[in-house]
Amino acid sequence: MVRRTREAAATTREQLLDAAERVFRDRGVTRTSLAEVAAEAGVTRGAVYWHFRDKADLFAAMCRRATSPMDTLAERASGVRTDSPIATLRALCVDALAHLTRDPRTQAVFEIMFHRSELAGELAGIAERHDRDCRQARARVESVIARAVAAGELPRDTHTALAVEALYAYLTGLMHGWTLDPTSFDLRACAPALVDTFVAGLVANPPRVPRAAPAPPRRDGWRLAARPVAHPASRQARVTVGGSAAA
Amino acid sequence: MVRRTREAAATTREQLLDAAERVFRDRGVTRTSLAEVAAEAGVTRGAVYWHFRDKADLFAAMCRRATSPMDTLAERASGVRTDSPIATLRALCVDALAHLTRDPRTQAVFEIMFHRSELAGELAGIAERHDRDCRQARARVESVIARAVAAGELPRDTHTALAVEALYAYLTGLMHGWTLDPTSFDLRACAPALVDTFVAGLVANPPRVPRAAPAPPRRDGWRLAARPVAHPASRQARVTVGGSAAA
DNA sequence: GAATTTACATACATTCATGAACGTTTACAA
DNA sequence: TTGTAAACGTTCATGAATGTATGTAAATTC
Repeated sequence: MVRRTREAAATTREQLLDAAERVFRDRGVTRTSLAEVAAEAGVTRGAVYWHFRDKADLFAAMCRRATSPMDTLAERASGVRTDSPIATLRALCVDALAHLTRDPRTQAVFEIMFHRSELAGELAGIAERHDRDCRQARARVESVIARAVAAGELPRDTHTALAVEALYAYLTGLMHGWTLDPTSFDLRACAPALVDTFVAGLVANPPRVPRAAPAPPRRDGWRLAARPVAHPASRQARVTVGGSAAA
Repeated sequence: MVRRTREAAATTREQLLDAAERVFRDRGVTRTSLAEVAAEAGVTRGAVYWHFRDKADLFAAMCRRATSPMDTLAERASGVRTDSPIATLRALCVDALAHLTRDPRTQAVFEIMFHRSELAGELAGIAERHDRDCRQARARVESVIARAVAAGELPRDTHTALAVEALYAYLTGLMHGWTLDPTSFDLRACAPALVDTFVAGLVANPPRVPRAAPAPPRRDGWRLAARPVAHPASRQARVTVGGSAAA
């Protein structure tokens, strides 16, 4: 084959991404050569180098194609206006987990991202970009949590940034473990119950912002003299959450 | 240098493991050659091949050295007898997170395991072994949760196996995210609050075992005719948790 | 319909990691 | 004290992956 039509070229590109998903999952990203990806797609390395600059570019394109539906989920959830933001949050989490269990492409790429790739060297730049996407998604979820606080579904002193970090870690951990071994537990069936357990924890006892921050400093500091204050600055820094401070 | 004393050889071995931690973290496991590890340790590849069969063997030894303290934590927690297993569980989780924030070796190796290694090819066998260790740790934690149920701290119909999976995912997710960027939030200071939130969820609304299992099957199945039952067997399998079924 | 560009295939030069072989010196056992 | 084996260092052959350079026939463009 030589010069093919525009649509045929687009098809070739998709087939290369499909092939990358299969080969990366089977052999790991770093271990697989572009020749293997090309062979799996039924073309030669020339086609790969035509559509993608190098392996990192191919990897990034593969990740984008698979993760965009998840990002859309968070985007929509942060947009809806409802009287129960907690219900929105719950639905978002359940939908995200359900989507993973239903879409084999998402499964493959998440398995690759979690267990079959190293965020170093060539992929370091990709990791930074992906990190920004994750921060954006977390910011969107935090807005939902903030609305839950405003609606009285969560306590006023809820540390929204930390709560997002916790929720994000929980979902990440579930996906991490399940992609490693989908037979370890039935994620599709258990997703609602798993999410409900965590949401119950958020409602019952969420992480709180430190008392000292909102109130004006008292002259007669509460139990201030009871313990030695070695490093007040570092102690203050300990309870801050990097980047997005709670409003 | 040539033939050295026994202790000197042991020192060389430790230095190789130390070097592996640094180089693997900086460049990723697959991308680093054993020559780089040797150079970082101040020896040649000959020394590496003397102490370890190949890169996978070196990687396994590095992981074992770093993860054994964590395993010991779970082992001890499953051994203690107290009137509040929930308190034991909480302490175990907080200790595990705190240990990660305090020990730089644990930090490095967990960062490598989470973000700088691919579980494929040469490391596939290592992954299987590591997977068994994790299952054992989870079984130990499940015994603690089962005692919490027996002590009345958790509902009788708590799905202990799923609860362990959830807790394990939460901790894994926290470590996964924090090792990727330790400045994203202050894990050391927030660990108690983060654990308390999840434990509160476990106490308030843990995952439950399906009603049908303990009770005898009803003739007039509840809403059974309301929806078509396509694959009753697979539906049953959906709510089971692989391997360790709840007692 | 000629010119140009596209969408690949093929060939090549370079680099680099691996594992094994081989050498060497010294700690240690007898 | 002498032989043996431990604890490395050094060398080599092999293979494989990368990026680039070049070839080429068909699809577009004008």
